[in-house]
Amino acid sequence: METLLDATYRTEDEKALIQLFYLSDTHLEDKKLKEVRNFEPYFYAVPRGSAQEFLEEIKAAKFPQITRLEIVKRIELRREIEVIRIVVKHPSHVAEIRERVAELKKCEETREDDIRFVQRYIIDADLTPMNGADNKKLRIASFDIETINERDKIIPIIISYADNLGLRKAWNYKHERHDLKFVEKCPDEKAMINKFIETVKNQKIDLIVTYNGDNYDFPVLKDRCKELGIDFTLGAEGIEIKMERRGMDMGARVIGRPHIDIYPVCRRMFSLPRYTLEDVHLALFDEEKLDIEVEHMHKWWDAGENVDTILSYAIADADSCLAIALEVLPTEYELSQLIHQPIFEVSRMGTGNAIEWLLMKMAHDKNILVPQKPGDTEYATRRMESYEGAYVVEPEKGIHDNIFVFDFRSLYPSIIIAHNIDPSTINCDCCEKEWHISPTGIKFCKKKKGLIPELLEDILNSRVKAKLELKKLVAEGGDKTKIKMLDARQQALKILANSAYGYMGFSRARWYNNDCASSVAAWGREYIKNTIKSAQDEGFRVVYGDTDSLMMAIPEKLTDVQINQIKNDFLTKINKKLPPAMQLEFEGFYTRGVFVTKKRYALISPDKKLTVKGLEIRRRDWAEIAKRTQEQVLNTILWEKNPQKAAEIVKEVVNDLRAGKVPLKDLLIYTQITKPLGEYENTGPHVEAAKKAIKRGKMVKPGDVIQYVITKKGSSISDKAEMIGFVNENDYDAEYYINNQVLPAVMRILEALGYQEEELKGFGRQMTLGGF
DNA sequence: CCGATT
DNA sequence: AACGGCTAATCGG
Repeated sequence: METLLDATYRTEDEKALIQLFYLSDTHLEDKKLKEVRNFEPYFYAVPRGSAQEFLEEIKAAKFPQITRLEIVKRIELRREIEVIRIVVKHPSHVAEIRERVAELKKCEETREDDIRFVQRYIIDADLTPMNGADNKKLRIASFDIETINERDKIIPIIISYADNLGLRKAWNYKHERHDLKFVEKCPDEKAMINKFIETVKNQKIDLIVTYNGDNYDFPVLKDRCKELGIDFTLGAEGIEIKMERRGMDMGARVIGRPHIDIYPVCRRMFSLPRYTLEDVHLALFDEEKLDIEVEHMHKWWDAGENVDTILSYAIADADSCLAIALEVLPTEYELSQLIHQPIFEVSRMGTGNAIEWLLMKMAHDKNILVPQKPGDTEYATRRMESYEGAYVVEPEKGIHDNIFVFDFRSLYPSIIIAHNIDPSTINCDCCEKEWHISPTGIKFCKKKKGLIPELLEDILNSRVKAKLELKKLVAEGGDKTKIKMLDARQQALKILANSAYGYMGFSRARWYNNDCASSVAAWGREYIKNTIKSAQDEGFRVVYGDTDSLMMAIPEKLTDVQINQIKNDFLTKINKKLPPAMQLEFEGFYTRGVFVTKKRYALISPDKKLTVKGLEIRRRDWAEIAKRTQEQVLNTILWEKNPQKAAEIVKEVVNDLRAGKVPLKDLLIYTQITKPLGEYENTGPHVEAAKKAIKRGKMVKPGDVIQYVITKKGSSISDKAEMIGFVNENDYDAEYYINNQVLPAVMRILEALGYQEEELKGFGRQMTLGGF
């Protein structure tokens, strides 16, 4: 099995030469290179009227870039039509002449003219990148740089490196450390960077991984290489690292030896309040990673203080990055195979794009014409079209015991399959009066499957298969790498299945269709409402429900046998009324739960696990001190049913805050800057904090997450907000943190338990238990 | 105090 | 550069 790592093309004799980089299984050679010369760039043009006449018109225009014209049959909204396939000499010619062709009289529109050449080739040649890839076969190296600022320049002082062959290095050019084996002192910065480049090549690395290398490590190194006269070639010989624009961001492309930045991968794969390397490491391995105050690095490094700590921190970054990569990469290998695109692109792709590539591949295989991406006007129109979304039940506020949670497995994907929801199946003429009619009145064909339902069926079937294999392999105690790959596959398939609905409602989607998206949501509301109704008709008390789930509480004490009985009876009753593609499942049984508002609740399971949704604990725009206190109160209430003790906890926190004992890191609030600062009509604390920081020389741009503290000086809250780095310990406004952070978070829980606001106010001011 | 903004 | 629903804090008239 050959594993395609990367693909690119270069121009030779004015023609494209495609270069495919394959893994060398034995690693006797670095990579196997295959070259393809005979793939020609092309696009389509749809005739207005006769195809033959249109062909003549194009011919007559005598575009020098065109080498061949042919009339071919393609499918458009289930109908076969004749279109012109326009073959050009060089990939750049597509963009050059598509508009000129579109301007011709007999041209309706051009199609598939915005698909990049190499990606087009991979689809047409039916290649499967990363086929058979796993962590064992691939050589994976991570690196990270530590830097200091010197006269407006960012200078790397350490490059740390770790690979899955066991090599670990921290190169620098200042300090020798014979007792730290991984440390190596180079003569100067140039030698250090060269050492790194050499090592990657000598180790015959297949994948380079970084944490935010796209936006930091690579740009910095590239700059330094330019200044120091170093040939920054890490991959294929003679090809320098390219910074590719990807929307707003950059991607650092190492041709032939793909660079995967795992920061965007982690952002997509995990739901965390923050995504620093330390946060992700903690979330994944439940272990703290060595961290230091980067601000002191320069001083320490120059003075020769804490050098061991700095070097250990540097290597810990590389180690951690590699460890995280080994966890997340398998899903990327699988996604790369599933959507038939190189891992470089896939790892930086949103789910909407991933689904789109999959659809494009399927469309090509079925001779279906790919819809165009919307232009600016079309996009603006789509943005205006809105539709009603999911149904959320107002919860029965307060504490409930014995909670049964049910949910629909893949609700939206199964609705799409069950009702054949696809842009091409709307208002078909083959199903007169026999359509699937959505609650919003849209008619979908019952006879011929649409592309998206078919894709989803494939995805769900593959997932069932992967999960079965996985179960079998785990039971047999099979190979760990294989188990990981199967798990990664089912994970990747789940991601894809769940994004199809959002994709149809995504304004930039090729297969966008508002009627489809709104019908899916409408059917979703109908199914969950009907299920809730059935539960109530059975005499159950539905305490909450959201989109695809419902929770019912049974106050009486229940044995395990009874729990099982209730669950099975209910599932059987509901499921026999549902279409075959749809199924209600038992998500779990919970001992107790507290419900605050829609989307905000906490549950404890019989095995003592706490599940919290929507409450402050889960949000980064609340200070750690408020979140931690809320969690402690929740635990005390749910497990011990002891509000007195909860009050004691709060009292202690308030005292600590007033005594100035709480460290700044527990008081930080994180809020993202979403647009240029001048565009804010309403300048919240984060905006004001950012503005002040800019005046003192800090850089802030849209997308940055501002970390700020509310200090003592100033009148409004915004006045008092300062970015971390401009605040001293102890300089915080204790009353703000008490009244605007800790107490609201805690009171939300207590109020839900029925304590009146008046009682709580007294509780807030005096911190006594009088009210209870 | 309340709607708008985030 | 997936969707909409929803809560809550803060600003600012």
